[in-house]
Amino acid sequence: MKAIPEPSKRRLVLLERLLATYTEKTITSQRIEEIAGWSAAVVRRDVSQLDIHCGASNGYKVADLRNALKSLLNLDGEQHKCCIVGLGRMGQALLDNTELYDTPFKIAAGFDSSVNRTEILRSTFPLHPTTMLENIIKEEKIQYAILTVETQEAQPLAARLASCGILGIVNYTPCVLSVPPTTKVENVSLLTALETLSAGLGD
Amino acid sequence: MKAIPEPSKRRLVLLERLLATYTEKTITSQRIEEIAGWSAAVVRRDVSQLDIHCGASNGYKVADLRNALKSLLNLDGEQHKCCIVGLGRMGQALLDNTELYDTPFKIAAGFDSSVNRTEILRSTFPLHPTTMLENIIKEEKIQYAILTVETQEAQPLAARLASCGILGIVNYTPCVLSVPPTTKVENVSLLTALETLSAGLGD
DNA sequence: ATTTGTGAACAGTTTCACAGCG
DNA sequence: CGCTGTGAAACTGTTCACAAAT
Repeated sequence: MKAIPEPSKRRLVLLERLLATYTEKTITSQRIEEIAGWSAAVVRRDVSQLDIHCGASNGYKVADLRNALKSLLNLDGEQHKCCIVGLGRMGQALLDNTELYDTPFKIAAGFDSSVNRTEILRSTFPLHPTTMLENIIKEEKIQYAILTVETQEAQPLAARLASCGILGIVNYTPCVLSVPPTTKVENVSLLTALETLSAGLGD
Repeated sequence: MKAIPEPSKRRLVLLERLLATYTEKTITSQRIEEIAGWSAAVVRRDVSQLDIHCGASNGYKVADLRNALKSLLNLDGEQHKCCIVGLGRMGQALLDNTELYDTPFKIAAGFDSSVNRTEILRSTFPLHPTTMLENIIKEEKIQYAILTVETQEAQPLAARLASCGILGIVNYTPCVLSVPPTTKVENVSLLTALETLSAGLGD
């Protein structure tokens, strides 16, 4: 089984999201093209790489397809622990955000350099001063970090996160983070997103 | 001058971000490789497509390179007006976010279906009930929308935004939005980002 | 001397068109 | 018989290697 190309995987992530709210029992590549905008040929090539043969003449069985996607995307094993680094307005907005309810991702800790904030804020998981970052991440086996700090703190913290073995960083800052290739970065800052749109990109 | 490939443009957006905080006067393709992780060959090919010849033997002149990037990315003309749709916790966090200060993007309006919220919240730009969406967007010539509503409202609002001519949507919801190809979408939800990282993607 | 810019080779991705399957 | 799955072709993007530039 050959490795799945990167552009395929990005679409498969979105396909999993799409199926999460799809109510019919089956779905055709043509229908996916109408919803998501990728050509039916691309959809069939993407799905065929999952090596499930869960559909012909009636389209794919949604349940089987979604299971195969979850398996490919590592969403069917145990929970993935995450932490929020930076508890300013953006970090606080994510504190009690329900988006991760019923997903394999769980926020297990929050960090901020202001002890004032870590003591005053209330959340369902413990908040710690940033000095504890390395200890807690290793102890709790945290795999992903959500970076919502001020721009000047972003690169130093990214470096610390990478060196304690974090697999991926969701980067809410507009900075380009410099980390070893073992740590993946997903850039989701408002400014970066707007610049991307302004360049005529996005689907 | 041929069209610039999509993967190149995505890197050029990040290169612009990188240069925004770069303090030396010149930068080499080799240095960019060290920081951003793209190969020096890819960097040279990307930059050569800008048709500025702003460097040899000492690397690129940072000022010239950044100006060319801004021009390519449409960041040097007039201001781009944006609106926030959905003033829940995430929308409120973006209300007085300083990230767009000193950029060509300006938030010109906020919308929420709860009149309670649009009347109580304070911000530097006017807040309106969602019923006013189409009117205000046309009146104010708003080009981009930041979508921070509850998941069940996401698709209907995306369709309304697309049909009143919005060029791009920054999608903070985990839904796959179905819009005509004239409206671009940039997906920045926490869940989508975490799934992408879990699939082993990102830089 | 060092680094860009670029043809040419290579690698990856998408599209086409249709055989094969339920 | 409509729809998937897939070779083969077409296209897009990356790497190599070196001539040109300063």
